[in-house]
Amino acid sequence: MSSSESVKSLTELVQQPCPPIETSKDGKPPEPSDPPASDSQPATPLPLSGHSALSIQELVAMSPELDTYGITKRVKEVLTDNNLGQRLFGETILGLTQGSVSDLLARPKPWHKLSLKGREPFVRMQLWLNDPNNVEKLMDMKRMEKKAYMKRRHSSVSDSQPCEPPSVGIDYSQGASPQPQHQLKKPRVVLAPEEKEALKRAYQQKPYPSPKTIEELATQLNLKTSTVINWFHNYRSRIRRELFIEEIQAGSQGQAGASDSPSARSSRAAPSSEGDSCDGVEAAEGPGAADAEESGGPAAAAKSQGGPAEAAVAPEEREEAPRPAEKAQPPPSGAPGPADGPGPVPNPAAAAAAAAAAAATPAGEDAATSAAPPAEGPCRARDGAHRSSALPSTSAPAAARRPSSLQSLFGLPEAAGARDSRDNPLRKKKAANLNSIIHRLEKAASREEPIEWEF
DNA sequence: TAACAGTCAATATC
DNA sequence: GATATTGACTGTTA
Repeated sequence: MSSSESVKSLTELVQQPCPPIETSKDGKPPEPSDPPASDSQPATPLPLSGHSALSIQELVAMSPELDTYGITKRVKEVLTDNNLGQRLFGETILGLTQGSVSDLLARPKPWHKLSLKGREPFVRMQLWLNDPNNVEKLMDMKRMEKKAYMKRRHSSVSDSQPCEPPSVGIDYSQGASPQPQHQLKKPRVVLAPEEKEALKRAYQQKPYPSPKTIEELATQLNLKTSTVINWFHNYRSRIRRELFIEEIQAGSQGQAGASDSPSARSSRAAPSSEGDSCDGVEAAEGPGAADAEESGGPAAAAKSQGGPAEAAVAPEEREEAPRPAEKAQPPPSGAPGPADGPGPVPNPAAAAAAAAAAAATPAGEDAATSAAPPAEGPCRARDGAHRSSALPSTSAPAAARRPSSLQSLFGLPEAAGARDSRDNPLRKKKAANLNSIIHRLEKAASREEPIEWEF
């Protein structure tokens, strides 16, 4: 299918009022009237069902760069203005649970940091925003749900079926297997504040602790190693997301102020530098950073904490994770350095745990580490570069090729693409390079004569 | 294979 | 009751 064709059908799709969001109460997403053409992906609830053969995945792939922050902002507005809940929205429109929706709305990742799958909810949101009847439909859903609930409640009261779980409306329990035993469920681990504190301290010293360190931490805190591992994974990724938000917010503020305040600068640079500052040198180190603790851990931290964010750092996080910003602005009298800092003093075990983490650090990597952060940012850029280059075809180039049509399709006057190219000279350069490559390819194709490539 | 992205779902908080 | 937080899990990636 030619791109113009698909765009056309997409446009129609988006413009036509969404088919009734048949959120079947059984929790199963409404099956598209015609099965998604040969799409291996499992069907997900999609208010677009019933449209052409285009699956959400295709839409995502064709989508221009979306302003995830702006989208979530608008969605939040619409939801609150109309008193619509996240649960309803999530289950009906996105096919996600309430918690995921909350998280997504509160901390959207920038488009270029998202995998195809991660982009999906944003495309859905955008489409939903574009649907003139979006609120109405959701309201209807709400009413229906309420009705069903009342009905059920009424009947269960009269029938006195005691064991009926009060799950409202949707039972989207996977499969219909009669819950064998809720006893089988593992109780949720809840970390005590001191444990968290200890882990944070350990993180400050070594964002990528070695198995040995993890083991020690787990022992000292009396946790399972898997818990400690999970905690580090979660913490790293959540801190990273916090940073994105900070950057975005700083960016939007900075824009107002126009000039070159550090924050404005950094935020402007951020998205682009994600890709660029790493080009070359840093990139070479790449993933090795994962082991970086062995070779000077902080680098690893920087990798994920991200350099470019410099000025845009959450105050809270600022004291928690080592990051470049601190380098630029050395804390007065070593303040933030958690390890040495006057922060809350964890309980002995926790303190010991943190100490253990520190101790496990190879030579010279002491608490100062956190005060002398790491190797900077480029790394985060690495990540960004990485991903953005992994998926560019879906964003920049695609948009470049048919910007207007796709953007109008998604109704995106403010699509981030424009901002990006404006912000990022390097990206421009790359785009230019790409264009030139394409141009030469085209030429080659038409001429069929050998060409000397130099990229 | 480790790190990660994305998500669920239990729990906490408002 | 709605929303936010967070430990755990699954699948993907390099």
